[in-house]
Amino acid sequence: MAADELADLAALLADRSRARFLLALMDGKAWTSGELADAAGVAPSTASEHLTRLVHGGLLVERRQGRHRYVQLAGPKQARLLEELLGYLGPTAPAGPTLRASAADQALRRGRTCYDHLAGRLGVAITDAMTARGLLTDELAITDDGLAWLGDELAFTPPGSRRPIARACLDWTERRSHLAGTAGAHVCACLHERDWVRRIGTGRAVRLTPTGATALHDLLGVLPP
Amino acid sequence: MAADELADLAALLADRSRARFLLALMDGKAWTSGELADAAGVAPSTASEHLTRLVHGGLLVERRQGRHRYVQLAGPKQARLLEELLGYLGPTAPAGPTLRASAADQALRRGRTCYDHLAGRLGVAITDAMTARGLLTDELAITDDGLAWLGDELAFTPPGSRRPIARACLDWTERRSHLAGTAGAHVCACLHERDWVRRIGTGRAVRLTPTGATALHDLLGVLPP
DNA sequence: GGATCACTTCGGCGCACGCCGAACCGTCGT
DNA sequence: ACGACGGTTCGGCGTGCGCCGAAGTGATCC
Repeated sequence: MAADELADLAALLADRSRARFLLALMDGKAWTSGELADAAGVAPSTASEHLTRLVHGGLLVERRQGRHRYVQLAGPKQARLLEELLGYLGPTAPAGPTLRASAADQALRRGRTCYDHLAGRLGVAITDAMTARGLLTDELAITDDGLAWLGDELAFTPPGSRRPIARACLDWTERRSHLAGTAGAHVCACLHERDWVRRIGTGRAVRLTPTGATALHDLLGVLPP
Repeated sequence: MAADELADLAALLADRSRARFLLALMDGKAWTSGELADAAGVAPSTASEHLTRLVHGGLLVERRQGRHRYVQLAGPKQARLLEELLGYLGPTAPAGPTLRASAADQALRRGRTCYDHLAGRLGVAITDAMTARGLLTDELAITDDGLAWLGDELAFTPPGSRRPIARACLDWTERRSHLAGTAGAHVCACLHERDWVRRIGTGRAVRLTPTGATALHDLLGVLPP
């Protein structure tokens, strides 16, 4: 029965702590069990049990290394699933109660990574600019011009994998689509490599560097937000 | 916290009976509380409680009519959510254990409604034919030719709503995309109206009528499966 | 008006699950 | 070799939830 599988999958997500784990893991990085326990505010033992469930359920993969257990989203398919769920829930309330939380929130809304590509206002701005220049269609499929542009400007060569080159990912703060897929991942990686964007602290939030701001303006006409 | 909302939403789906309800409701029709209780194999009292939860959670809408309580998927957004979840789960095992279940299964795989459009081999065949004729792009976006064709052949005028005209819906038996969105809904309604397809019994399964088979062959070159 | 029917509410049962702290096990630093 | 540390396992507690049957409420049919 397909219903039973659906219920089992949903049960995996139907817990506040596990949901917090998954949201944290949306940055695509590997986290240790202890880090996640802290992030969700539960005891290490509790976190350990949750992680075994998530790994068994196929949502996460783990890598034991010394005395650490690193876990990570199992792949783009799982990331996409979470994106869809978050997209359904829609935009979240804009401000937190404490000043510190609010500042972190603002940073996340300005720009962040979403699994392996850029999201937030920065991600949306880049996507819009690419669409405006005819590099993407309105449905965020890649055009021939876009493919050529990616190759010329960002040294992108499409891999022969099953994963789509360009794909729309619904942003849960902006409620706007932004570029995902291998092209989205490449843009994100490339901007990091050229030091046009930098991680803020250890989280998912990123900020544009001054060189990055001018470079993106020259390249795509993106104006600073 | 967004994680809490995610967990709450997932909890709504994380029950075998409720999942069965939702899958049954994927045909887009309104079901009574009793029908759903039978379909899921639970007592009427149990079904009633589940339905109140699903309605409160926003997944279903209800309409009281005399002594009946009709429930229905709340809208395309909710249907799409379920599609995505089922798409993640992937194709299901092809055969049931009993003969009767297997026959019903075969009928569903051959052709069925998926919320408001056609799915199964029939839905995929129509979509493929439209793509081959340039009416849809490979990503299942509508082309100008497609828009003209829909207007000429099926008297379709695009509504000014926010809902996309054409959209890909991943088929959980065929593991192939087929046409959804307002265009998909129109095709489905139109084929029913012209008696080219007919419901089999009371479920979601549909079959092509002989006139429908020849008509679809003439119109799109679709060959009978 | 009385019987029937669809559905709901309530009480109660049992199970599954989330959580923790304590004990334990490897790994790493010194 | 020792202690500190990250992670896991286990026992136990409380709770939430799915389920049913019995009783109750309206609507419908004759």
